[in-house]
Amino acid sequence: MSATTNTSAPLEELAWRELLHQHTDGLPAAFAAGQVTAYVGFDPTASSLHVGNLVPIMGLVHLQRAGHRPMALVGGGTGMIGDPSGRSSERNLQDLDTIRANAEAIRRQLAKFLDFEGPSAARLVNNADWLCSLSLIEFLRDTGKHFSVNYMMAKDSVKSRLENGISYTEFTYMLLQAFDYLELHRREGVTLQMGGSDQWGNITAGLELIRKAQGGDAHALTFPLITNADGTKFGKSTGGGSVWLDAERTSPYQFYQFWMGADDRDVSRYLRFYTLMSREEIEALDEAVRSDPGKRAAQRALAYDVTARVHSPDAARAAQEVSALLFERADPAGLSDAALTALRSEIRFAAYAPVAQPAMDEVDVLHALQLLGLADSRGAAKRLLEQGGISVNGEKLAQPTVRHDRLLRGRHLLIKKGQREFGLLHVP
RNA sequence: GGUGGGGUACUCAAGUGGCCAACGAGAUCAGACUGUAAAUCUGACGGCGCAAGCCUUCGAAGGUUCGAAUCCUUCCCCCACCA
Repeated sequence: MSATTNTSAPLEELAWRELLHQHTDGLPAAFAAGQVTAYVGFDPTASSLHVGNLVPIMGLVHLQRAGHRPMALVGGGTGMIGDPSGRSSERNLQDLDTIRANAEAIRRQLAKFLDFEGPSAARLVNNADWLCSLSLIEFLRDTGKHFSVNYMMAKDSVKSRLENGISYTEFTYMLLQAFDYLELHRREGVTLQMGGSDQWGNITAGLELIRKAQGGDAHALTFPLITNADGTKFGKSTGGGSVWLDAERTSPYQFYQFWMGADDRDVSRYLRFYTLMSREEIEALDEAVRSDPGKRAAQRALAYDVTARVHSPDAARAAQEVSALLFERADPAGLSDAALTALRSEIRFAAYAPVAQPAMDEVDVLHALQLLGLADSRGAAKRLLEQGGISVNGEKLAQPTVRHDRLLRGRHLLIKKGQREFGLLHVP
């Protein structure tokens, strides 16, 4: 991750990666003129970022690699208001302690992507530092005065909500974001704000404020909205939940698997968006997808690269090994104790605790499926079994019990639900 | 505060006294086909149960009735318009 001195590079880099949605006209000149300090805001609505936040994060990374200064703003203050952009309904407000804790957790995650040393050292700021002490009168005089209601109503984020209603609080959100930009412009010399394409309206409100309040010149850049080829929303795991960057919420193995499952039609784009691989490397993988898609070379490279960056190279290698054990090994009977221990921390794991033992030397698999969280109820587990969706130790299961003599190493069962969900059961 | 419209399972959305665990669609899950892909086809999709069946659900609480998601009363919430 060495910083170069080519200050005009980021736009070209973002362009070939198809990460450029729109930007203000003067931006190329600003990059060419010298080091630019740019920021992206992150909402502390959860205690972890998720893969949907990766594009703006990578935007900061590319900027830094080109010798500019990245800054991440955690919305500890604005998070208490709620951004109406891209939402059809009013947000629920979260309490202060939660937001504070979330902001801190997000800070730690961002720290993994950016370099905090050197001439283009990254910085992290929290807008709670200036918004929470801002007085209403001061805000209305110095900021509100610069915006007409007409201007605000014309913004998409507001316009789309007029039908169903928008609170005064959320209506004001864009002014707070504009205020942030002005504040950072003054304090830190920030001249670029980046964000998702739905942020364009809020960002340009900031440009407006900087120009009117200060006569300053600043820029905007937005990233495209990431879509999946099949029309579903990017960033949902097969279970439907978000894919988080926090290892506690989404294990490195699950994270790795999320990328392994990328659609052929998406994987080339994702390599561009989410890895730092060179154009040549990526084009070679594109070719691999065309000539031998079954090998999944691009998915493997994508999964390893992103997992290594978000978690660690060690975690990525472990995920790789576990994936090989689970998906490429014909006979789980030969798994060593060490392999079983490795599996235990990567896939669903539960200790078998029978409610009503069917027989002394048998395991009630329906109950085990519930213990492992692979089925919500006994009825659901039964349906899975009836439909042939359950395998134990690599063999399709036909009856709801398994004899003890089939336990791996005398004490484990490797249970598979469907094509790719695994659980390890420990039988005491 | 007034008037009108609305709150049905994960989401959208039918249903206006029994045929309703509740049409349909999407999402989700599984099977076949495959490549841990896509598309397609098939099945499942409140809980318990081998089953018959039982239990819990239609904003909340009461009531009418042999019987309610459907009728009545009160309350809560959302939306629109008016004040």
